Amino acid sequence: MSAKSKNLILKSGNSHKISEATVSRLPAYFRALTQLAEATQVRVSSEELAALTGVSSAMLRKDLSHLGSYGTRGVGYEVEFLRYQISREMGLNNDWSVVIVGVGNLGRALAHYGGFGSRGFRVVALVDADQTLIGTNVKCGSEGKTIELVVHALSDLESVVKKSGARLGVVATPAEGAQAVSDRLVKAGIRSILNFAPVHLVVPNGVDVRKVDLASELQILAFHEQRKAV
Amino acid sequence: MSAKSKNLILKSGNSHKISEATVSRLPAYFRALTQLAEATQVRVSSEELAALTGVSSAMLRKDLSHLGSYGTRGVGYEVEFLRYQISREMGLNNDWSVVIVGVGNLGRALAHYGGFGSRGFRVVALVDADQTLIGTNVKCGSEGKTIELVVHALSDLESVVKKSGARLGVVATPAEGAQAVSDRLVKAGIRSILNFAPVHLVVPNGVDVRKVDLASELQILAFHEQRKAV
DNA sequence: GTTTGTGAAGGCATTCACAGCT
DNA sequence: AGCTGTGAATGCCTTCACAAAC
Repeated sequence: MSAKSKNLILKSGNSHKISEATVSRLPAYFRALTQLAEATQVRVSSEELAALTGVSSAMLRKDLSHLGSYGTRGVGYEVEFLRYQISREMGLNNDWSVVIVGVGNLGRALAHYGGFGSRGFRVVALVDADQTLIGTNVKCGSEGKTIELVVHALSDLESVVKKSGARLGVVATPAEGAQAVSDRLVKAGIRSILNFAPVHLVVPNGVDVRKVDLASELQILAFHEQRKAV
Repeated sequence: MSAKSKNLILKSGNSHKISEATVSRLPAYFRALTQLAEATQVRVSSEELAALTGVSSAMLRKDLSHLGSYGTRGVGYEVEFLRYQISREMGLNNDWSVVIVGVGNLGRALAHYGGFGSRGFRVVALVDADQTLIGTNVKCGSEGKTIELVVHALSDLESVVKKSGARLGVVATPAEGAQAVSDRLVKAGIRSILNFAPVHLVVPNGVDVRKVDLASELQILAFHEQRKAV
């Protein structure tokens, strides 16, 4: 996808550990590079890309150095080439199918969320326990392709996961049901869960959980805000 | 609020730094303690509370030791007392007023979100740029008290912030408008911002921003998921 | 001259392991 | 005997600073 015939080091055994801290920043780099590419900018320095993503230039360079030596000294990085390398490293070329459990306000917001579809994530199934929701249609995706998905019954969770081929599960249920939902997602073969319920999910080894806790974020802000008052 | 006449060390100059890592875990401890209190459990060990929140018992004890010496050796912690100390430390006794900018799916989901109201956060104002939304009513809060809020025009942002007395701002706009919204929130006096837009916000010193990036979370999961495939 | 890539240094967070209370 | 609180040790992440490459 890019530039001069740069030495295509597709080192297949590319599994020397990338630290978790670095992984957590790659999406931000990827997004900034996408913006730059859309603005048809060809090259970018570590300084500039760092400013766009809110990290120091030294940290950015160290992060990127873990992926490979994709820059040119004295020049910078080529936007398209670096963007492609990051997308490859993060598996954004694959299409990732997502099942959302819990179609309340949050679940629905996630289903509509444009940021997913545009980055290789596709919501392929919706599940809820509420009898009045089951069987209804919900719009998924935003810009361009919006499809409608039927809300499936919680009791069909396992078969829905298997039929849809989802590999990523989103838990957007109330706290009470979250652990049970998680257990069943795991039983159905899901090994990566994004949890919005305000509880700590216990899962077997080999299963990843990331937690997003909206109220906690506000609490952390409030803590600092409180300290600011003179 | 609690138990025996424990020596009430209300050390007013209680500003010896608590590390950011510890602060980020306090909300989880608080939530677990709330659950235990509702289940009328009186005491809890570091081991048990740690299991509920997904940290090691040693880390939990070190975290709590930064707040003070609120446990009893050989016994454990008293649930209500510890809960109160954490809530005080985090400023959850105050009422925190929140303004949400961007009343799309996500903004609306946040407005409805029950977890806010129940922890001292109150959504007091909604702002959006969309002419078709301005002037309409949106339900806020969930269990029990749901109120309706009028959506205000983006051009009224500053006056809305000042009238409502909001100290916390939530940016739930598309990426394009987020920086401008942030600038205006800061100008209106807001010094703590929760940002859901997928951009890095640049703010003056003294202003805190926390970022929640839904697509990034999925990308991070996908990264690990990719590595699992045998 | 400019900017990357990277050892080395420094700082921060977590775990260990046990002294100190109850 | 049991559990907390905490110095010491470990490990991880970030920053520094400069050699290497253009």
